[in-house]
Amino acid sequence: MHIIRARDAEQKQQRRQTLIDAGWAIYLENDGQLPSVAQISARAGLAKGTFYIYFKTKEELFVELVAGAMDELFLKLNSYLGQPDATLHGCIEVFINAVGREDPIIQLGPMLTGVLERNTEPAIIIGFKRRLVANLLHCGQNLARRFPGLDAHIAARTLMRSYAIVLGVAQILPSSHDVNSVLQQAEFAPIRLSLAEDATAIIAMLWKDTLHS
Amino acid sequence: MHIIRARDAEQKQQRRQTLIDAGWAIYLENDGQLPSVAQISARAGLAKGTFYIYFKTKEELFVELVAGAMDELFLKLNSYLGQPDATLHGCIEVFINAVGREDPIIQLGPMLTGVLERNTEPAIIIGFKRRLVANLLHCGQNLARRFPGLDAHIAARTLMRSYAIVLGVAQILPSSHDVNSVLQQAEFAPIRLSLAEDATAIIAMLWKDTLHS
Amino acid sequence: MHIIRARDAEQKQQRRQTLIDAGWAIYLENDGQLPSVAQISARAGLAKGTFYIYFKTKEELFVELVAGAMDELFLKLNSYLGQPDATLHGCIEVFINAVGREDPIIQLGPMLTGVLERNTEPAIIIGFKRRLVANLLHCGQNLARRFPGLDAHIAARTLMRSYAIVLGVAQILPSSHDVNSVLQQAEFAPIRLSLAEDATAIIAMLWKDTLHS
Amino acid sequence: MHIIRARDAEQKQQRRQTLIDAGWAIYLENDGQLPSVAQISARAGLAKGTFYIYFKTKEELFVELVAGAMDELFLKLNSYLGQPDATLHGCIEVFINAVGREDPIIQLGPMLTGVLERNTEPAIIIGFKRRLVANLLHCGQNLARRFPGLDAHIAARTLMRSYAIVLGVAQILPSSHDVNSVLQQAEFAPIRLSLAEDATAIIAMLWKDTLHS
DNA sequence: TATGAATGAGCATTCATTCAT
DNA sequence: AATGAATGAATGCTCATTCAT
Repeated sequence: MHIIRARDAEQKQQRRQTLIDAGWAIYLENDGQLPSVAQISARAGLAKGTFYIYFKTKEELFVELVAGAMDELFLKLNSYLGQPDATLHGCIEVFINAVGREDPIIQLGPMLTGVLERNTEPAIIIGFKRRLVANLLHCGQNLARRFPGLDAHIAARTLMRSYAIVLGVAQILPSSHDVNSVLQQAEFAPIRLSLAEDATAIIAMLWKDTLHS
Repeated sequence: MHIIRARDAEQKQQRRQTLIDAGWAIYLENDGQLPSVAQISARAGLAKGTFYIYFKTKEELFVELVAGAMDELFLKLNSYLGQPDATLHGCIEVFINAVGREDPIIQLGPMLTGVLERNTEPAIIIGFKRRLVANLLHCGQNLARRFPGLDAHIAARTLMRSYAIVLGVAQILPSSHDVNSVLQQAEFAPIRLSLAEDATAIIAMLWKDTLHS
Repeated sequence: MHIIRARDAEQKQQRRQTLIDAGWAIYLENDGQLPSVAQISARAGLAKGTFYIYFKTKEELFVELVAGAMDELFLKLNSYLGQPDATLHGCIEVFINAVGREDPIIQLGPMLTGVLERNTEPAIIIGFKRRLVANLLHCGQNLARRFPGLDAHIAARTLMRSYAIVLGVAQILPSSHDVNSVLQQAEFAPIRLSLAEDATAIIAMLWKDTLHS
Repeated sequence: MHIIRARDAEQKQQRRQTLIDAGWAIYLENDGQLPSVAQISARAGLAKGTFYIYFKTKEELFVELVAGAMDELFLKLNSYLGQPDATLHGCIEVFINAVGREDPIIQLGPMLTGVLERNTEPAIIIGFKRRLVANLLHCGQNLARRFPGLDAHIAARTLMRSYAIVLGVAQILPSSHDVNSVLQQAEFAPIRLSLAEDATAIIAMLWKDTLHS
C-alpha cells in the first residue's frame, strides 16, 4: 500500500517535484482553479497527508511552482544572451516564447500578491521576491554587457516592465471556454489581443525606446 | 421585517445597485476576495434570497460591477475628449487616474476571463464584451476626430493595449499585507513598479509611437 | 428532502433544543467525548450546515447545554426551598440528586474552563457566568430566608463550594469501561467514592459547619 | 543524526522520563491540551517513531506522568509525617502545596477516567490504581500512627476525599484566558474559588470532623 | 417581491500510528 | 534502538443555491 519512501535529499526533492507537477497539471485541466490538496495528492499517487510533509500549505506549492518557472525563464534568457550573435529582437522572442500563455509565471503570477501570498509563510514569499531581484539584476548585467550603452539597472527595470506587459496582455487573452467560439467573430476583433502580436509589439517598442534614450 | 418592495424598473435597478455597491465595498475590505452572498446581502440590508432575485449568480454581480466601471471610464474619456484643449497627455492622465489601483476594472478585470466567466451566463459575458467593443470604437472615433492622422480602429486597439498595460502593472503592485513592509526596503526597488510612473511611461510611449507611424 | 422549516422564535428554540438533546445523547453514548457536528446533526435529522444556523461553533452548543442544566438545578432548589417544611438535609438531597452522575453540569462543567471556553465567543461565556452568579445569589437569598442566621452571600459561596465537591467526587467516579469490572473488586474499595455517600457526607458537614459559625 | 542509543534499563528509563517531561512541558504551554506525539518527540529531541518504542500510545505517557506525580505527593506526605512535630494542619498544608494548580494530578487527574483510560492498556490503568491504593493505605497507616484515635482505613478514605475536594475546586479555577480579565471584576466574586482558601478550608473541616468522630 | 431556514458537497488541515531501513 | 516518510480517517466549518411561505 505504501509507496517507496523518499530517503535522501534528492529523492525528497523529486517527491516535491512530483507534487508540483501534479498540481500544475490539474490546474491546467481545471481551467485556472487552484486544485484541492486531495486532487493533487491523488494525481501524484500519494496520500493526502503526505502532501503536508512536503508543503506547509497548498499555496506554498504554487509559490514554488512559480519560482521554478521563473528560474527557467532567466536560464533561457541568460543562455541566449551568452550567444555571440544575440540581438534585442531575439531576446524579446525568447522572452515571449518562454512565458507564453501556458506558463506558471503568467497564470499564477497575478496570484502571488493575493491568494498565494495570503496563505504562505512570509519568509517564503520574501525568499521568492529576493530570488526574483537577484535574477533580474543578473540578467540586467548580461543585457548591459551585450548591448553597450544600456545600464544594468535600467535593463532590470525594463525587464520587469516587459513582464508586466506580458502579464497584462495575458489577462485579456480569452480562456478556453464556451464563450470563446463566439468571441472569435469579427465583431470582437478590436478587443482580441495576442501575445505574439500585441505583447511583442509593445515590448519591442519599450526596449527600442529604452536603448535610444 | 420585510423591506419596502421594489416595484417599478427604476426601483429595481436601484436595488441592484445597492447590492453591487455592497459587494464592492466588502471586496475592498476583504483584501481582494470575492465576498460571499451572505455578506453582500447583509451589507445591503437584504436577505440572502433576495440577492437571487436580482442576480442569477454571485459572479454576475461582479461582471455588472466591472461593466459599470467600464462605462464610467469611457464617460470620463469621452468627456475629456470633448474639451477643445484636450491633449494626448491629458488623455493618458485621465485614463490612468480613472482606472487607478482601487478600481473594479483593475481589480476584477483579470477575473473576467476566469472565475467570473465560469459562473456567469454566456449571454451576459457576451453582452459585456459587446458593450466594451462599442465603447472602444466610439472612443476611438472621438480620438481620431481629436487627433487627425489617427485611425479610429487603431486608436481603439491602442486603447485596449493601454488597458492591458495598466492591468499588468497593477498585478505586480504590492497588496496591503504583512510582507509589504519588508518589500519597501531598498533591496526590492527593482521589482517595485507603480501605475503613476511605469504604467504612465509605457502608455505614453505607446501612444507617441502610434501617432508617429 | 427538506425538513419542515422553523419559522417563529419558538420553533427555532425547539430546533436548538433538538440539536442540544442530540448532542447530549451522543455524548453519553460516546462515553464522554464531544461528538462531531456530523454526528449531532445526523442524530437530529438535520443537515450539517443547519447546525451552524443555530450555533456558531460546536462548543457553543455544549455551553448552552450546561446553562440549561444549571437553570434546572436552581429551579429545583428554589422550588424545594419554597416548601414550608424544607430542611437543610432535604436541600442537600435535592442538590445531590439533581446533579447526579449523568448530569451535564457534572460531566461538562469541568470543560467550561478549557475545551468549551476555548472555542466559544467570550460574550457567551461571560453571559453564562453572569447567569450563574445571579442564580447563585438568588438561591442564597432563599436559603437565608429559610434558615435564619445564614447570610445570603455566605450561602451562595457555600453553594459554590458544594458544587466543587460534587464535581471533584464525580471526577473520581469510575467511567463505564472495561476496567471497571476489575475495579469493583474489594481490593479497590479505598479509592471508590460515591456521590450518594462521600459527596453527601462532605457537603452535609460543610453546611453544618457553615450554619454553626 | 541518530541519537545515542539507550542500552541498559536505566538509560531507557531516562529516555521515558525525557519524553514525559517534554509532554508535560508542552501540555502546560498548550493551555491544557494533550499535545501531539509529534510535538512531544520534537521537544524531547527524538523522532516520532522513537516515542512508540517507549509508550504504546500517547495516553500511556500521561498516565505514567500522573503516576509519577502521585508518587511524589505521597513521598512528601510521608516524609512530613515522619517528622516528630507533624500536625494535621501542617499535613493539609503539605498536601495543598503539593497538588497545587500546576500539578499533573490536578490537571490530568480528571482525564484518568475518560480520555486517558480510553486509549491505554487496561493493565496499565489497573496497575496505576493498585499503586494508588497501596500508597493510600500506607499513608493512612502513617497518619494513624501519628494521630492516635485515627483509623488507618478511614484516614485513607479521607485522603481520597481530600483529593476529590482539591480536584473539584481546581476545576472551577479560571484558566489563563481572554475571559478571565473580565471574570476578575467584583461582580463575579461569588463564583471565584481558590485552592488556598476554599479547598484548604473544606479539607481542614473534613479532617477535624473525621478526627472528632 | 422578500424572506431566511435548510441543504450537503467541498475543503484544508491534523494526527496517531506503522514500518522499512 | 532510532528514524521519519507515509498513511488516511476524521473533523470543523463555509457557502452557493433552493424553496416554502
